[in-house]
Amino acid sequence: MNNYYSSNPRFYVGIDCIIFGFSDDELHLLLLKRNFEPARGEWSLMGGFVQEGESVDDAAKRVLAELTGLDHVYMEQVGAFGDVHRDPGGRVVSVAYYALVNVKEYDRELVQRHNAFWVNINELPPLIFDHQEMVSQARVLMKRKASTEPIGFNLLPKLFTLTQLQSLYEAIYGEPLDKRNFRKRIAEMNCIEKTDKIDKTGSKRGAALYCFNDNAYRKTQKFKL
Amino acid sequence: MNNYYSSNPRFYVGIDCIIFGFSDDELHLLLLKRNFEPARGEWSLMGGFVQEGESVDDAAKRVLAELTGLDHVYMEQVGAFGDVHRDPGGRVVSVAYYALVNVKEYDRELVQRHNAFWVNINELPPLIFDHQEMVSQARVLMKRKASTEPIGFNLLPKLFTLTQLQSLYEAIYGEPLDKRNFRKRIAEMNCIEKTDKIDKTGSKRGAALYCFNDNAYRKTQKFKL
DNA sequence: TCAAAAGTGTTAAGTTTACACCCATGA
DNA sequence: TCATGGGTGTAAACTTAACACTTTTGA
Repeated sequence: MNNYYSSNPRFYVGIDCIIFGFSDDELHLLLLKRNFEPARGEWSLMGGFVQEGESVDDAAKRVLAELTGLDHVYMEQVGAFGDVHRDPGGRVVSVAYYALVNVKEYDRELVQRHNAFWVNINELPPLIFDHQEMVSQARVLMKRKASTEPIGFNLLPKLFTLTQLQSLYEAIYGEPLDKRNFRKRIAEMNCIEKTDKIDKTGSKRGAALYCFNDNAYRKTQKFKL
Repeated sequence: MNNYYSSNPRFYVGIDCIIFGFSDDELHLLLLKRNFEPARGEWSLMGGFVQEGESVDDAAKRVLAELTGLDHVYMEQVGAFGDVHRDPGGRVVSVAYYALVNVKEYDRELVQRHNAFWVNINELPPLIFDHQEMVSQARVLMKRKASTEPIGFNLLPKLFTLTQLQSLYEAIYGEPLDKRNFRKRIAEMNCIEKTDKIDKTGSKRGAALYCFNDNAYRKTQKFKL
């Protein structure tokens, strides 16, 4: 190791996770009601710090896993947040990531231990520091990405009905979609496959269950919802 | 100051600038042929380090000004780059920003002193570290932004012809555009205003000079090229 | 038998693309 | 007078948006 850079200051590098989930036809965020300092008692994103020998991306995965127990989760970087006084507890440059998780699969005990809760994204409480801004940026980014790449499926169970898929996209876009136009688009992309299974929980008649076919997607690279 | 965070390591936080310019109908980047360590003799982006009491955004502005002498330049964050070994000179988490500058206006002496040169973006030499990846991400981001927000004008003089504007957008998109369709779009947005000045340098007949009208833009918020 | 969600095509409106000629001027 | 870039409109192709009824079945 050399010391070309040693005249410069060093900083804590934080991670903050915007964790999206989908339930009851609405997007939710997994938020912490902080029972630790600083800002005890207030709501915040799950966070942590980058460690020696750990990449920033890996730190984000670790922080997410610490809360949810989940691995191999879809994550995308939102950006670096570096205002001098963004964290009154000390100078921290934080890198925000959003994650898309299936709300059926996280580790409930870990979440409970962190005092974390799923909060409807349209009824968010005030958040500490610049976490509100991180959430806004993450929503914009996620919306754009979800419209052109098949990342939304990370928020659904492996098998889902077309009605569920539509209501997910309505939640992401924040507006109602036309059922026939939506299904027409689905039919045109051949990356969403009908299975022979039927979901009877949502209706008397029952709805066909579909799954996302990643191989078919990788062939066509076509996606637009 | 407290020490809630003091069990965590600290890191150098770097800045790297992807500096776009437009000349000879092509996009260029202002790159350094490094006459300093590490990676002396190789090509790199202009960089620097975040200092105590300085926000990351302010550091980016400062680093840009150190090279170009320019202030009030359009900049947008590309993201944080945090691989453990991205910089063989030491562990640095770097935040990349792109900047759009008018190639007529920078401080030539400063640029010369840094051994920096405008390089055609389609003929880039190999760059050190992960700078190539930063450039790719910046290009994608800039292209998307330029198509929906009037940021391209930062690359042009205050007065420009429609032919210049078209050739700028052709360079940004990397494909030719239809002259009549392009001008139709311009005419529909009322944020680009004809002046009574004529540019005679590009043709015998002379072309009308236009300017961007930010007030008109802010009223309509419409932009699409 | 009826309430509740599933499933299914067509048409009009709007947007995007393709395309060719005259104009003004300086050399 | 002619070579050079400046300036202008229309029609076809395509994409998007609007819209309503029949089916199935458990309660």
